Amino acid sequence: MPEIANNIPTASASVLLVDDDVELVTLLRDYLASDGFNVTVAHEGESALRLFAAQAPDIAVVDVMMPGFSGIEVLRRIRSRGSTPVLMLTARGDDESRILGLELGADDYVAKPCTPRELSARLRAILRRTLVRSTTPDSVCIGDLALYSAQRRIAWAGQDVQLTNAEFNLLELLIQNAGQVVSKNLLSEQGLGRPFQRYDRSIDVHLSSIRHKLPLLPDGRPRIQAVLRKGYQLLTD
Amino acid sequence: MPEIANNIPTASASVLLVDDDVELVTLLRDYLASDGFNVTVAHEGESALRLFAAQAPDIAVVDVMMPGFSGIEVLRRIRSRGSTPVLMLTARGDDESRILGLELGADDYVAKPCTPRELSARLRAILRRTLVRSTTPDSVCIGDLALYSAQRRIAWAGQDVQLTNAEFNLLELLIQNAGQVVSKNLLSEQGLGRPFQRYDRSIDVHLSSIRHKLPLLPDGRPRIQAVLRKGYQLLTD
DNA sequence: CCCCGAGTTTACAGGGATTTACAACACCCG
DNA sequence: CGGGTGTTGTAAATCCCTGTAAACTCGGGG
Repeated sequence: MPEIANNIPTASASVLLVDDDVELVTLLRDYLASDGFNVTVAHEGESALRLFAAQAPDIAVVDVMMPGFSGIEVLRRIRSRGSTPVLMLTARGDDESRILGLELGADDYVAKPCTPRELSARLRAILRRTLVRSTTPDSVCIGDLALYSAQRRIAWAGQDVQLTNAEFNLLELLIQNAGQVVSKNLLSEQGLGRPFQRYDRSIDVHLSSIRHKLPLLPDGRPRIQAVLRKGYQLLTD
Repeated sequence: MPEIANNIPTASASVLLVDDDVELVTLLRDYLASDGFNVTVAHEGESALRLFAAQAPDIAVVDVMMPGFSGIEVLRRIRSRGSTPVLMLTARGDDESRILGLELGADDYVAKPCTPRELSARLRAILRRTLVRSTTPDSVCIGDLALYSAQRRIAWAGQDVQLTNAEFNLLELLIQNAGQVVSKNLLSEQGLGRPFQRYDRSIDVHLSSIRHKLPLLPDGRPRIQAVLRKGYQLLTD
């Protein structure tokens, strides 16, 4: 057994993955996701920058060669609005781009084709040195409801609410977005770890049980509300 | 080290260059020297480490393949005595060494043959970002749990916890990501040194033993929690 | 050659998670 | 209004993941 146990922090860091090769992206996304990363993908520069602005990922992975405006351009623009680390993907042997990228402030590059495993290792290497523990609060309170993520615990008026694993995941998401509608899609992906499919009723079933474990609102309605065709919402008082 | 600004050569940073290929070393040394680096060279591991100890360079460049003890070994020993950044030189396509090296904490990789210009650019890129790198702490504490990575030791309230090798690796990962979910994938790769496969139960078994070696949380739950389909999480109190 | 310890694999139990089924709704039309 | 269609609530059945003890494997001593 090799004792490879150097410190690798950051499970669940978010990654924005930009490449026009759909197949490759899918492969990488799946692997990174299974490795604990939170992955968003884009296939060209335009949407990449929009997603970047919207999601503020912890790190971006950008292909140098893309239709529309190039990876170098994406890099430049990301750089112009902050210090989010960027890893560039280059064609093997394309020394010019690599050097240019590095000089423009890319934090690393990986030659394609690369193994998902290598990409993951490098992302962690970069995050290890750049990520200053992002500000995840110890607790979030919504009225009398308190969420302690690091303890995997949720309490109502100081009393622990007894939740199963999936129930906790889902309620956590609702609390983190309290008052807003959370799509089934998101609930499924973040909470159950798989894409949502049309006839999948798991979420409804779980939310039904959670509903029974939370006290009703003053007006007698349950605290968790289905929003037809849109998702679910945690009501605040 | 002086200068922090982007793209500006780090004047007079010192580099230790280790490679058995005398010709290549000469070429690189001259180029790096003309680029403002202060270069020392060694042709095998033994003298490399001696020079490293004597000169405390700002950065080391080490060939993976060398007679005597290998570059990986040199990397390991440099790592064991501090956090000086290390850039590894590998044969093109030697993915295994690259990944192994990254996991052991190499800061970067360059495939041989490389242009002196590229090497120089990468050295500067590393130096630029390591200027602000936080040094790895001697110990990490999560409540009463203390991790001493360099000593391969974990203690609970001052008492050593008796752990086997694999158990230590896994618990170390959980502590370094305390409060976050760590995927089985990561645990397997970093902790056991092999990719995770679907029906592999080793991790579950190891974590089960660890669980029994740690005291319970105040609320009676075990400190290590499975998160369905995602991985495991060390709960904080 | 046997024993020992660590790691892995196997086996099985129990409890969640998911699926199924059906009733109750909401919404969209004419 | 009143089907028709699609969605949600929930109990019940089924499935599958994790916890854990125990068997197995493999190297190193003695």
